[in-house]
Amino acid sequence: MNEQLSPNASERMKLDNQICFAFYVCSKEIIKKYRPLLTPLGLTYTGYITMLALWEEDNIPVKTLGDKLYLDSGTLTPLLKKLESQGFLKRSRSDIDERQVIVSLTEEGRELQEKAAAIPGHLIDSFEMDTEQALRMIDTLRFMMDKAPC
Amino acid sequence: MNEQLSPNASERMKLDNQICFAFYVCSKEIIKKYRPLLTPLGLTYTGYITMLALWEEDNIPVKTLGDKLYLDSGTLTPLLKKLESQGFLKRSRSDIDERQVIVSLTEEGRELQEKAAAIPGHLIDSFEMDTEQALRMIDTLRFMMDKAPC
DNA sequence: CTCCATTTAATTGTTTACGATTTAATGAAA
DNA sequence: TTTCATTAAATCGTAAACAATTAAATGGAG
Repeated sequence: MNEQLSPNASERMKLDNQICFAFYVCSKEIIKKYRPLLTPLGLTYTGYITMLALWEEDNIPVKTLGDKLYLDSGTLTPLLKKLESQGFLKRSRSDIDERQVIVSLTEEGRELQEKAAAIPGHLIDSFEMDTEQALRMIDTLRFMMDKAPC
Repeated sequence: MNEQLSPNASERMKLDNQICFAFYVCSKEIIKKYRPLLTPLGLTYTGYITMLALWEEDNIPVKTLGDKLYLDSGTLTPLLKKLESQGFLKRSRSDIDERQVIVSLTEEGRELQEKAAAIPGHLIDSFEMDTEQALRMIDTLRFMMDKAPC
């Protein structure tokens, strides 16, 4: 039995597990560091990245936003409703294509960007990572994100 | 205003955001790749890493397990109850210290390890990453995990 | 024009995760 | 020995996230 497995298959599996687990933990721990900075603004981490995306580009359909954030409507719809109830954005059916719901910032949502800019979230510092290291890390991460089935 | 921010503070913040978001996405996408392999075994990803930890070391209190997995009792208790109901493990109060609940594998739980060994989860392959690259990645990730406030 | 496949959001149900609190047990200090 | 701080697990409430399904709108093939 197990003859069909290549000799270092179990070794690679161990690597897989380690990499996956390490990603999983790092992701959670980083988000945990953001939390105390975001809560005063009334944002969760998911709300924060949603606002980041909107500050970059406004008046986009839910689908486009989901593609940017790697999230589907099942996650976005309730989140956007909440952000809307907080007054940060507006959801409105597109006139051109009534299947689409267009997300646009309110004045309050735009103002939030300035407050968010003050978030001293220097993760790289807190992880004692130098910029060089951080840049290389991002390269590898982006590479992996591209390979992911989006 | 913003005079108190160092000149490249906003640049670092951008890096922070990118790194954090990339971790968040990669973690989710990797776990998504595991899902179809784990579901047939009756495991979720969190259940899987729990079993991985137990296959390494058995008969440990919930707290110790939580330290290894970076999870607290709020997450572990319901998960362990489910794994227990599936027959993979047993939960029992320690005789020495009755605050502790000891988690131990059942025969079925041990048998599951063999089935799990057949999981062809070669993430590294699917991400077209060479072993060298993977090892360097793990080093950086471990470094970050150590810095995390566990 | 009609029919049908596709697309977009929304909805439903389940799992995950954390913070905060609660309860019980332990151990140390007075 | 009594009291109190600490620790362990459980519980509660809330937010996240995905899979699967549904409903409505669109656009293309015939």
